[in-house]
Amino acid sequence: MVRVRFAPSPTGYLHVGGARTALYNYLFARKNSGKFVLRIEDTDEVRSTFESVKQIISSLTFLGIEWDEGPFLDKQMVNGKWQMVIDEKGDYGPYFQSKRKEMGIYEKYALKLLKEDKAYYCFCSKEEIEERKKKKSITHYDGYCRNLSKEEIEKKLKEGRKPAVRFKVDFEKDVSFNDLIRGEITFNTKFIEDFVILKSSGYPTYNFACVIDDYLMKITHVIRGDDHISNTPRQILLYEALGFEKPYFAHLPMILGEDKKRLSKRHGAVSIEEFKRNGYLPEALLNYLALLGWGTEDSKQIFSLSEMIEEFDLKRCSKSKAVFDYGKLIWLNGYYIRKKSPEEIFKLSFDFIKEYGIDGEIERIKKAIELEKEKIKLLKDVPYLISFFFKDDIEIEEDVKKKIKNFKNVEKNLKNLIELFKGIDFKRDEIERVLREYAEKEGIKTKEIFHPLRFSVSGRTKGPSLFEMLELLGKEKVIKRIERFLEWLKKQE
RNA sequence: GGCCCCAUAGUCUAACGGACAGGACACCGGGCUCUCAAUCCGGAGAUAGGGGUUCAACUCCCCUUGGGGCCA
Repeated sequence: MVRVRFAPSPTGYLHVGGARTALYNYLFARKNSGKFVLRIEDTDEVRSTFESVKQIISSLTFLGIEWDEGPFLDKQMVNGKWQMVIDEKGDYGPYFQSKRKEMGIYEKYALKLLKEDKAYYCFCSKEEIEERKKKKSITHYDGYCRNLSKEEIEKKLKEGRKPAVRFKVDFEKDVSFNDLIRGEITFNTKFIEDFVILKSSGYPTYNFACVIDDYLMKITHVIRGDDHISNTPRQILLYEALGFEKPYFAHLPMILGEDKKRLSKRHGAVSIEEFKRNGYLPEALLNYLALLGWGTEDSKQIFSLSEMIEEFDLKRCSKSKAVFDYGKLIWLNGYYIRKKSPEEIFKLSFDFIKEYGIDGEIERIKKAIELEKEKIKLLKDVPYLISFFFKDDIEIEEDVKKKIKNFKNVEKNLKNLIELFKGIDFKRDEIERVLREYAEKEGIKTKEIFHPLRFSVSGRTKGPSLFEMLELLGKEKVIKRIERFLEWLKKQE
């Protein structure tokens, strides 16, 4: 049974890099009918927050990445009030390292290594270690406490000194593993110091907690960012010392910003929460993330979640790091928006519309969305695009002020059109018919009236198809807007 | 600094050691058209450099360069 996990540190929001790691783990689990575990690595006593746990969970949920075991956010009645609480599910919990630490899980294994002489107490302070490193000009811990006698250890413990526990690293031994994405990777232990597994505070270090939890949670494949490659030999040493069976490892390349540096806030949006706030669709995000570092032989671009599951293969993951391309993500987002019905887009963009202050009949809003649909890239664009339908004092945009000068007899034509409009059934086809007829009668190109009309009713040079737009606005509004436009025109002279 | 990883167009990527090095975003040109968009057609653009191995190298090996990561 394949078991994989996503193990974020709750020290902030869910980053796109983390989201991709979670996605690939999820895809791998589903593809292989395995289980996907969410584990919270909150052993950083100061930086971990509960807020962040909630944030990570809700971001994963937003994306539609589902896990089988771990913490879940549930609504519960607490003291007569509904509250969001964390509820854990699964047979290998708890799924918070802080809780596991309280249970003494890590301590137990540290003690085991201590007893077997595979680890030792270290009483050195940071300062002492630094000083010796400088003096001896070495880069690693010098093993000062490696050979303390029992008496010395007893004495220091009695003095109340809190030791860290260090792992004894065999000198000059090759440690290698077969990375599922990169192939064989070898390290020599002469470049690895006797690293700390249990801090003097009693908290486990990353490598130690990770190994113990992955083992106890029966994780079969460790799929994570390649920033952990250098941690892997240390972990392997631990697996071997503890007599644990090793999992397979697969290291995904990092995601970079345009400057080829690790993607960070400087480059733009990086948290899933932020993408959501800017009106990105989960399916676009997922599709983009899937393509960033993985691809099929036919270079297919559009994937639904189930297609990704179907076609995903670790072997086809890229080894090289990838630059995050916001442009391509936006294209995908527009693509998925175009696939949606006006009804769906309305629902999805409802908060943006409300926030913008658009007030109108729901049916008219949906119609307006339909007319502007293929221009929407982000959901947050929706309100601006449809806004002119719903306010009376529309703004005349700069482009209009410039372009209106290119047209002749604007005033005359618009006045005539008002009269024409008064007498017709204000429907799309009818509008088009009279406009074309008018142009022909006047011996002018249709553009001569189409553009000024568009300018006057929308205040914009860009917009939906003219006749549909006029119909949706309605005869009364159209006439009123043309009149106001004419007044504005007069003032320009 | 030490160790490790990586290297195909601006970007993401495809190519059992054997095609004109393929696709996508972006870009440029054109068609459609009432604008914008969407869409369709076309275009430019890449194997980092140098050595090998081989009849044959994007593909395998070595070096250089560049980028990134980890450890402090």
